[in-house]
Amino acid sequence: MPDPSSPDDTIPTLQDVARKAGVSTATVSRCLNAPQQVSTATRETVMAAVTALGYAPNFGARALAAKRTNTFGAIVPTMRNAIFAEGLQAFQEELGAHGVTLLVASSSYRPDLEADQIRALVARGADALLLIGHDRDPESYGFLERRKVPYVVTWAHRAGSGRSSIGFDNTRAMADLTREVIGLGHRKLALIAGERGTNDRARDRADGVALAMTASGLDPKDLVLVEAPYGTDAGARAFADVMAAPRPPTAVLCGNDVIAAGALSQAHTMGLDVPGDVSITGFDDIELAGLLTPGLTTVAVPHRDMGRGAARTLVDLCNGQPAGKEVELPASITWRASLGPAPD
Amino acid sequence: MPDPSSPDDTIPTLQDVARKAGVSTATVSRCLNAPQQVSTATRETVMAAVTALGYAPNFGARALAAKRTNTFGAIVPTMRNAIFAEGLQAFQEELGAHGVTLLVASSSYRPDLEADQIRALVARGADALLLIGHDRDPESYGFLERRKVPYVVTWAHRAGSGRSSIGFDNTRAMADLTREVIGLGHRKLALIAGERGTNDRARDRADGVALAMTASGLDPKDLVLVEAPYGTDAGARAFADVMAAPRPPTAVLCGNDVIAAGALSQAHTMGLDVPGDVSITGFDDIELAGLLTPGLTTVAVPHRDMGRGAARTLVDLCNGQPAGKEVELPASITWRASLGPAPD
DNA sequence: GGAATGAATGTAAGCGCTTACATTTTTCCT
DNA sequence: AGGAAAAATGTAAGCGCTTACATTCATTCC
Repeated sequence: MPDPSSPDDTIPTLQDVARKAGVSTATVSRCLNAPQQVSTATRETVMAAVTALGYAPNFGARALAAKRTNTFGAIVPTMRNAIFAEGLQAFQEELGAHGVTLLVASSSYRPDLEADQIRALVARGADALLLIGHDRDPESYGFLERRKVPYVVTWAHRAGSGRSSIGFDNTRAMADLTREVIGLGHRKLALIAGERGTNDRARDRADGVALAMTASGLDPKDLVLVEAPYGTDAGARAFADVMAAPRPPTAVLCGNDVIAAGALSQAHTMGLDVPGDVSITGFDDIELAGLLTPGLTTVAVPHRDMGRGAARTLVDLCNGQPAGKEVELPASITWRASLGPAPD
Repeated sequence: MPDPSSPDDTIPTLQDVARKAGVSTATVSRCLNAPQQVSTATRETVMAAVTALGYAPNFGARALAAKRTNTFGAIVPTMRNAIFAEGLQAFQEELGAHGVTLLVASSSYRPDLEADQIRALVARGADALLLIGHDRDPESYGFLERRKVPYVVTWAHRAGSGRSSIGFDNTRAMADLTREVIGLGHRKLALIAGERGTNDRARDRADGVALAMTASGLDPKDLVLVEAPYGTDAGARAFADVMAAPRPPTAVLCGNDVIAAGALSQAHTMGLDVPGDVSITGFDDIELAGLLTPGLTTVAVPHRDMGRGAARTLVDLCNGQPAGKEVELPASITWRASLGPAPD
């Protein structure tokens, strides 16, 4: 008597289903991919066989034969904090509505790793890719062009890049914020920037600060600029450094909210009142920004719109629309308590 | 004159590399997968051809032929906050050390979606799976057994489950914390639990509170228990509800740090002093807990140890080790300022 | 009633790769 | 130098699926 608990020890294939339903593999395949081409009667027989056998198509084989996977990939610099979480979520939701699955990889802000991930995702059959920022080895772009894999660059806007992109103007957003800071009487500013060498957003944001200073008659040379990896610890350390100066700044702008959270925490540790003694601002407006005390004044970026727009762009590109459309979305300032007037 | 900018319009295959290098496809394949089997000279020729052509292996074809992908999958309830981020990071790092790639999917805390994701990841060729918690449709377990896909259950320990697992005792951890709370004189407790219906961790933690109350001579019936989805908004709302009672609790235990962050934020809004008027505790000890004001007293769970251990377990399982090993890791309490003595 | 039409199904050729097995080349003894 | 063992390489059979094309069968129309 056979063991009833293991109905059939092997993984069922299309072949098995076809045999069981008494049809050809082609018919089974059609039942699964283009049901309207199959008569109702056969379809029912086949589907019955499918469920009876617990059949699930082999993705690799399908991809190999069909040359598409209905899978898009996204490569984000980090998944350790929420910076990209909201945008990704929206991206995924929109993709889901189009029957597309999302694969996510993270590059840890390392260009070399990102290049690997691009290849890995493409090798895995990603039909299209979401990328963060414009900065990357031309070879990576070349690779994607050669393989004709559509991609969209997000989180940044660079007019005339020639690449499909959807993002906001990091420079302008940071300049806007800086203008407000200066408008509150701050003259001695510091910026804890992200690592500009490999990160165009960090670079753009730093440029924004300089731009606004110049526009307001301040000398950008007077900006105290330090770089820190995007992390609270690094943010805290950088803040401590900046404030250790003989004549410390009255406002510390941070390259993102995570750095700002670290800075704020360090301010508490140092017994500094924010914004009484020093103002702190962030960038990104992630949920964290509103949970801190005081709440972080920060740049609200269009997370969800970027995610959703990127998804639509990619779907369009896969349907043969020409690449190169550059969408610029607005960013705004979210006012909370961490930014106040400069102390006298 | 041919266009030099598009060297060859098609995607190079193993075949192409073999032709260019003047060897057989088998040799190329070996160069890529078992270099030590190939003589140095040929290897160099082949690798040169690989780079010259910009060859990248087709993952689907490889999976199809080799019947394994060196890819593991993880399905987490959410990626919107950092609850699982730290553990996943450690998981990924350890996998990387073993040459395994990680694919992540999120189920949004929905059992039906999780079941889909399990099938999707397996169809995509995941060699093994990391799962969070024990609760899920037996059919999902059946599916994995049938396909012989190794998996490990994490974030929870259930003795005698018969499944490979690595986690901590949610009940005991929450009981430990509750005991401390009671020890500080709190008699009127509230718990904002996660949704217990589909979440064994939430259920276990709630049990832990009841257990500790009984052990301390309190009647668990007196516990004010509300459920909330894991989110700050929901946490804030639940906290407001709980505190609206005629005789509000002096300590509000939260099912996780995110709920607690919402509760704390709501306390600020309501002008309540924490812990002067009411104590608040969290669970998970994510980075956020230390950034809030006051810092959150919470249960520190072994994020990284679980992630790393899960990776090792899975690698072992893939190498034929028998399943069923249950590892229990300790959790501890991280003391910060949000928990204080009960007000008189 | 029979030809023309169209719907439903089947046949079979790959998709790009791995690997068991066969063959050739090199190495190292005696 | 001769030959056995070891190392390097080649041959070719699939892996599970899709799809162009061929075939069969039921309609429809004159």
